[in-house]
Amino acid sequence: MLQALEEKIATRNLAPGQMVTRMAPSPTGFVHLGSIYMGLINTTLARQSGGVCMLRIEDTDQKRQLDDGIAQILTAFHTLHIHFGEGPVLEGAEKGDFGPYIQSHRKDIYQAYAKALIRDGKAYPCFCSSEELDKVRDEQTLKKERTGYYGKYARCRDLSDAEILQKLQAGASFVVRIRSNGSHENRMDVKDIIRGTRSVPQNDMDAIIIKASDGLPTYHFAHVIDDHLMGTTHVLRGDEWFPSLPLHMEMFYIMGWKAPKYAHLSPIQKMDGTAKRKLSKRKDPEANIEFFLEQGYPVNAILEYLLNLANSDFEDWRKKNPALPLADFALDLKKTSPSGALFDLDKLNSISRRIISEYSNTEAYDLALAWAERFSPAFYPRMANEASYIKAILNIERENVRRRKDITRWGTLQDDISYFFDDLFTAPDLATVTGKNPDVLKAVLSGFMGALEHATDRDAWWEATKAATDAAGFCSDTKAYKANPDAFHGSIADFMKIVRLALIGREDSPDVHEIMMVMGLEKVKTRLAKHM
RNA sequence: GUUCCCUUCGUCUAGAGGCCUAGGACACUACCCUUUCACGGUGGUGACACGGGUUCGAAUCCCGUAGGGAACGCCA
Repeated sequence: MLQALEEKIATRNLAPGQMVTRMAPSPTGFVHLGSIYMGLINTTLARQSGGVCMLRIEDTDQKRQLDDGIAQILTAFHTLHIHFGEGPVLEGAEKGDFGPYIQSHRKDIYQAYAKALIRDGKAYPCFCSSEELDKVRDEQTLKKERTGYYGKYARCRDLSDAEILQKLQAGASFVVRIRSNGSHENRMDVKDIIRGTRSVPQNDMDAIIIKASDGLPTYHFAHVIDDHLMGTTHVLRGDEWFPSLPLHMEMFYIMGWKAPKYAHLSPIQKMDGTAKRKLSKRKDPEANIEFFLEQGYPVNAILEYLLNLANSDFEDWRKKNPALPLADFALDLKKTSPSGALFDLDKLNSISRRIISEYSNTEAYDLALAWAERFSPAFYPRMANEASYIKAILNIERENVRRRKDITRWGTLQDDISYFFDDLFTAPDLATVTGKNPDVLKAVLSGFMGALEHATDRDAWWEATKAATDAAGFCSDTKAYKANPDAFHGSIADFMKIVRLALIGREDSPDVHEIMMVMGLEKVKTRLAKHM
């Protein structure tokens, strides 16, 4: 069996430079922003090199599994437009010739290798209980020694065959440990694509490779077996694995296999008080990719932000190539920083605003509708039933040369445009809000109302509105106003602010003429009349 | 305790001994444009963690120190 598996690797038939990468999440909960980041990088690099990226489910810790863990992973990556060439596609089905891609389905493979290692004296059964190991660890800590199973602490390492047989016959439970030949006194070089060549002490830990509790492998063993049998050329993983590199190198050596190339990426961090720390699955809602989807950030905004974290020259590229798809950006691990980046919501917001501003009217509507369908039961019926009205609203100043950038995410859209709907609109008390004399307010609104008869011709309307401005004692010429502000009730800007308040209840908005055209003159007149 | 990694504006970073009186982006800010806001334009504030060396010359190389992070699990 083993030989057939090993011979199969050659069928990948890789051309020089083609990368086989893998994304290897554990189905233990929601999908983390960091997983999306890793997935993006792994799939991008594979695609760019003409290789393939696999999805491998690392479910060797049966205690922490979630029933729908795999489904969550598949859904999240699919939603984020991250696609794998091999791996599980549905519960029970998978694509690719190097599977199974779910580690719990590979138990026989790991056990077969473990047996071969024991037979060759490269691994051995260890009968130490967790309690005994804990005790040893406490002792080591007390004596300020390195903790772990090495040297004289590796008590089962040199058990005789007779002793082993005796314990086995007594029904003792055991784990399988790899027999390390390294010494902590000797140093070795390890290579990392991002960090370069580093000198570290050799591994001397007799790490567990097969657990007693369920017969499944530990991460270390599964990594070595799977990445060899699946033909992985590049292992890109979190930098928490960097310290395990000597162990992994030694395990590849013991197996007689060539190790893949490694790159260790720093995790995305956040500020907690004055300290930086990793985004935490438990403490930080924004660690969950769903959080961003629910907030209504477009998928492309999330991906662009992540790409920017991976290679900060991404934004230069984007500036030069505003219309190219993300996939055209040439990602380069050599440009990835070894230090961990702080998550920056301001930056995400800025990217998201730009991306939303670049959508065509239809795209914007479709995306907003899809968001509402999933996340806003209250807003969705309106989005669906009043499609043409909402499209018109979204289209205001959209196809201008200078596009509006006032929508940051779909989550705030309903509030952004609420004044277009009578049931969501509350008329303010103008006198209170503006502090102006009621007679002045009346003059403003009736003047504005009068100009409305030219509303279908934008230029004529604006001329009439300027005339109304002057008639109401405001000043339509900004320069003249600035030269002598005391001579007027205010400038045309102040005049229009009063109009805006009456019309939409806010001082700020897109172009008033466009709003009126979308809203319809009936509604405009009704709203103005309320204040007169 | 042992071992490893990291350290340039508030944030992400450019920077491979002279091109650096340190560049860009986000944020902040001033002015301009403008019927408001947003956009856009032009500026501004703002950083090489510290100390020693090497060198004619150091953000860049070396050595220390400090700060932050990680690993040392029958978790990944």
